[in-house]
Amino acid sequence: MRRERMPLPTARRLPIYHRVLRGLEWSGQAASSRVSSSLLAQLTGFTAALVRRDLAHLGSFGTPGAGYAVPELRRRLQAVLGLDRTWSVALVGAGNLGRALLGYRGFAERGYRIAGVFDRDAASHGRPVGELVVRPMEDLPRVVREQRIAIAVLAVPAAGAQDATEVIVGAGVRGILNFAPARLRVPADVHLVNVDLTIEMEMLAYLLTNMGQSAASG
Amino acid sequence: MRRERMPLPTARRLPIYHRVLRGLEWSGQAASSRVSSSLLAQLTGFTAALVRRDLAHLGSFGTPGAGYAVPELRRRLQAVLGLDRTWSVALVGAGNLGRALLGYRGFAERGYRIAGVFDRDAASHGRPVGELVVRPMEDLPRVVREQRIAIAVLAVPAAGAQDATEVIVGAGVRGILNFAPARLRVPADVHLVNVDLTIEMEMLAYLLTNMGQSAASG
DNA sequence: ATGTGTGAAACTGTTCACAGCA
DNA sequence: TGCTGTGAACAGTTTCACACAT
Repeated sequence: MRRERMPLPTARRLPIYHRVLRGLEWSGQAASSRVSSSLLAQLTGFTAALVRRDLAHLGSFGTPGAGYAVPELRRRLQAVLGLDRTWSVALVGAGNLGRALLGYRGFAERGYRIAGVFDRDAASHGRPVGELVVRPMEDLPRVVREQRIAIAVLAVPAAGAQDATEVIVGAGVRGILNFAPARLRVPADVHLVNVDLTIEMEMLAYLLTNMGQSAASG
Repeated sequence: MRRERMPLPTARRLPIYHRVLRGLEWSGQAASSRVSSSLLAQLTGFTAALVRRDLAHLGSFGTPGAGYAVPELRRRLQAVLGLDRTWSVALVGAGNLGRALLGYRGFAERGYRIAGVFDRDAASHGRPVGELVVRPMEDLPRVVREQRIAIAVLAVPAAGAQDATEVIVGAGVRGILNFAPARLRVPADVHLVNVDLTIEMEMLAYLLTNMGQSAASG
């Protein structure tokens, strides 16, 4: 079993394998109790060698000549990805994007429970969003403590993003999913994942402007 | 001036430099008419050497001893990123996420004009969203032609994503920004950028579960 | 003195190719 | 035979370090 640190690109692909395996299991007759690296390659768009290399990081699960056992592999991925627990999430920013994220089914389905919605703007306080109510930023530290919130989803305008980050980090949250188009400064022990819609869009415009052939990205 | 193809990671960073430079220009007194690679490094979170390597791909813009001229560099980035033209965009999927994207100011500010909203669901047809009205997928090819749409933003559930893609590609659109949690198959001449919210969230959960120290990603 | 541009080295991730197991 | 797991080759990026321009 691998004990070296897994490459980050590999970690990014694990959720994709997991999704594909769920699909196989769901549509799963007897025929799909095992998968080969080449079938996984076909379903994900990666190469077979890469699939084997990635899965080898999880330990030896494949049987030579037969492939990987679907349920076993899926369970292992689920465990590694922390998908068997429920994560409590704070949503910071109750604007357009924030409210859309709150309603996004994909999160709930994967065990992410939005346990509090916060906004700086006093006009929004008390307004109902989904089953929750928008609260002032000042309440965040207490709610984080009470609800054991581990992840914050940041969906505020760029101008207020760093301020909000200070509050989030100050409250002890160590994982931030940032949708604000801004480069945030966080301490080394805080994990930051940026999802920058404008960058992705500009990347696409760049590809269309400068590149004839495609080069899949993301 | 560089004539080799620019590395994709470099291309992803260009919008970030552009944003930082805009900030400098905006808050810009005389003092900020030039930037050094080390200041840009500080503002972006990259290393100074990387900044110089990236900017060298745009041609020789820096003056040794003095740094880079902010307005000149910003204009060059704007041109390379195709930001001085307006891009017409089709929004496919008028659900929660789609409507939030329609209202997202970041897109409009950067010259992305949503020229049509489409959805498979007949119940949504004719409903107003922003200044537009939801149309059936069948109208997409005609609107793409009439409005010279180059980019499609795909915000439909995973189950319908491939079908929608066929329509989009069939209509001649060669750039897709995909928000559906699905691996799309597209011809080689179509540029696909995936923004998968569930993958980013699971990535964060993985980092929190398995990694003590942070390693900035995105 | 300061800071760019860039060869060369270091590093990281992917692909190749095949030994070995079922 | 079919397919995994992996050493070795390869490819692509980033960092180092410094010659050189201002």
